[in-house]
Amino acid sequence: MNFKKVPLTAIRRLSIYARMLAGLEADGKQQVSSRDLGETASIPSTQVRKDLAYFGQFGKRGSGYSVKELGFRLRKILGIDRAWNVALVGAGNLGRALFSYPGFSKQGFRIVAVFDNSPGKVNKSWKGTRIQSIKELSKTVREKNISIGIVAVPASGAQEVADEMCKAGIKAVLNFAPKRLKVPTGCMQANVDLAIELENFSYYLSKLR
Amino acid sequence: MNFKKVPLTAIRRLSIYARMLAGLEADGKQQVSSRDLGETASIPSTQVRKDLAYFGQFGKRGSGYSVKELGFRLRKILGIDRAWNVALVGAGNLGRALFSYPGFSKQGFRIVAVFDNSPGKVNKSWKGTRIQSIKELSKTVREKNISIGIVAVPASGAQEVADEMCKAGIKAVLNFAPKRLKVPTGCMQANVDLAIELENFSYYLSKLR
DNA sequence: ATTAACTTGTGAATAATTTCACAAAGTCCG
DNA sequence: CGGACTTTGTGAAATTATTCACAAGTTAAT
Repeated sequence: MNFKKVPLTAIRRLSIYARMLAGLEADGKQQVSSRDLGETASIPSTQVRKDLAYFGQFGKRGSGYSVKELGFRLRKILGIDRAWNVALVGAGNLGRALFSYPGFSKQGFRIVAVFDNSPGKVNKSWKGTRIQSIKELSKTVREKNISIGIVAVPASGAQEVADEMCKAGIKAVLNFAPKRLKVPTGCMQANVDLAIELENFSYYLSKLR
Repeated sequence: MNFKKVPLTAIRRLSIYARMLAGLEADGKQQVSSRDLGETASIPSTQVRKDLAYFGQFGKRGSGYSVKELGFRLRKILGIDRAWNVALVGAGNLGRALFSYPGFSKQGFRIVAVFDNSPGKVNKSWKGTRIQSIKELSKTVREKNISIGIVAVPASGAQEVADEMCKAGIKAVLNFAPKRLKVPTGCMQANVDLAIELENFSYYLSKLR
């Protein structure tokens, strides 16, 4: 086992492997090689093995990895062998989509509270979850033991929401607003900027001609 | 100027700078330094300058960059100085959110066609855009000169949709399904896997205690 | 039992990316 | 004008990440 610092990119790939293993397990597959595991995502087998080696020796020479065993270990490493409570702020179109996105609950992320500050939305319900005023955020975070927050409000309000979240004790903020946020140390941040992917495309597309 | 291959990560940062410059321009700022540009995104000033140096010398020693000029150049480099027509496949919650996401149109990405295969959705309209059957994809891509496709269908149908898109002549596929796709060479692919960011969080959160 | 074919795990080599360090140029102010 | 201060652009160094190469364990077939 390798005790060096684990690259951030390796963690992301671990998620990919875990996803794939879940599929293989559903298909009833018993064994899988590092080659198979990397193939569909175009990750070289040696990269797969390196990534896994940061955490232990899970394979068996000659036959590969046990789908069940490796899946279990990866879920454990990634911390998705348990449920995480998530607060969603922003009950617009994007919030709605995230709320009903099946991929979250499938990995154990439960959106247990939804907030908005528009009077027209507060106290409405989504599938039994009442939309709360942002004023209630702090109390609810404590009561429901929420550790992750999702910011799905327009850029103009995003920083304010993030401030509230961190103050309330949320430890990780996933931000969908096209704006970088400042969060205090001790609070993690990740940004999903949907337009950036498209801009990447346009960069390469422009070069084609 | 540096003629080495431009790192993919540099292109992504260019988008961040461009976004920031648009904000500064709106605020009426005239000049900006590499330090200012990097600061809010925690990018070292030297990284900012390196990134820009791949494409030319845009600054002036002592005073920095002209907000207007650099913004213009970056938009040109990124290919967002023009409009791009985009096809969206999948008229569910996620599709709906992407369709009305203001960040796309703001950067010149216009969703000019929406497709779904559910009979209950086809021929309905979203703000004047008729939801079409997937069978019409190929024809519409040609007619409307569409070069980018967004896959917002469940994982089970994603590969099929991507195949159709590439066959129809779409050059870049943005995939939101939690599944890696195979696309032919000559077609670009990017994946936005919303759950991966959360899994990243849970990895670090699990280590906190 | 022997051989050929696989497959893992890992140190070493390579490649890619970021950061450092600093010369050169521009600004500001008395 | 002169000197202190900024700021860019860029080789060189350092760091980080990926790929190679291969020993060693495993499987399967004859």
